[in-house]
Amino acid sequence: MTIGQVAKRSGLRASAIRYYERVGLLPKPARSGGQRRYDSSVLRRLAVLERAKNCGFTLDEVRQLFNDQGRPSERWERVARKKIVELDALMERIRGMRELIERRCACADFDECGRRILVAQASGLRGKPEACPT
Amino acid sequence: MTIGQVAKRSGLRASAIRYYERVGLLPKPARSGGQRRYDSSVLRRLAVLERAKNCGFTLDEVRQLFNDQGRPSERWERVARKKIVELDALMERIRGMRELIERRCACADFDECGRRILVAQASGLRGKPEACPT
DNA sequence: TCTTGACTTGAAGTCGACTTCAACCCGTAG
DNA sequence: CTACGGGTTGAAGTCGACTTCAAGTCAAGA
Repeated sequence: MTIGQVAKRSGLRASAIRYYERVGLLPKPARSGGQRRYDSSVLRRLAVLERAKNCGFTLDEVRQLFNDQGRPSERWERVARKKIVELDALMERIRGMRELIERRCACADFDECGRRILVAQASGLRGKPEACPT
Repeated sequence: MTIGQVAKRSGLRASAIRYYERVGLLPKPARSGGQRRYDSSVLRRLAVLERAKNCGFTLDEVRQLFNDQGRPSERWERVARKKIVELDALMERIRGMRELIERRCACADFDECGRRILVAQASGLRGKPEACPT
């Protein structure tokens, strides 16, 4: 397959496939007349890559998955455990944002809001005071 | 106050304060000998800005909050509603990632994983098959 | 006077994951 | 022969929210 055909079959752009090769996520393919020629294994590799991205892994983490030492399942386990911790922290942050957004105040303007926020911070109230969201 | 003092009291870097001014989030302050001189209202404005950032708003959204038409509470309401939808979508995506990560397979290597992923995609199984995570 | 420290500016750099661009090459169909 | 639709490369651009840098200004203290 040429790169264009791989692109079509994988749903990726050719530029992305070249990029993955550059950063060491894909092995360098054979060439024919200067052009890349792929066998079907690249499609499986790209499928795993996509799956990993859908799991929230960065390309750097995917590289560890593909290229590090040890059994594949061990590598996956290590990277996955770390990622789950990250995702949980992220969820927590987002939950916090939602909570913060949903608080309402009766401030006339943003200056008053600012004043209340500063007062709340100064008094160290960390609970759920009637601090200004706006 | 000089910019350095505002930085110290707000916990921000002077460079960030200058940046906020450049992008229209802070009004241009008075000058004395070429230097910016702030009154305390800037601290309240920065407090609101920080709060908004903690709510997940982009600087662009904060600008709408500060500079758009209508009552402050209306502006807040409009931007907040949009953001909540975004945050909920983000939560959903993260939940999906977690779920995907926690699936396990018995594949010998990533090539086998790729094959299974492709088969699962081809058969259009969208449920929760024994598709390979690794 | 000289130094120090804080400030000034515009331009450029950072991070991640790509995309876009310009300029070129290659094989085939008409 | 030439046009066309691929492919190739390295360099630069994109997005957001800043930071960093170089070179210069300013006021106060020794």
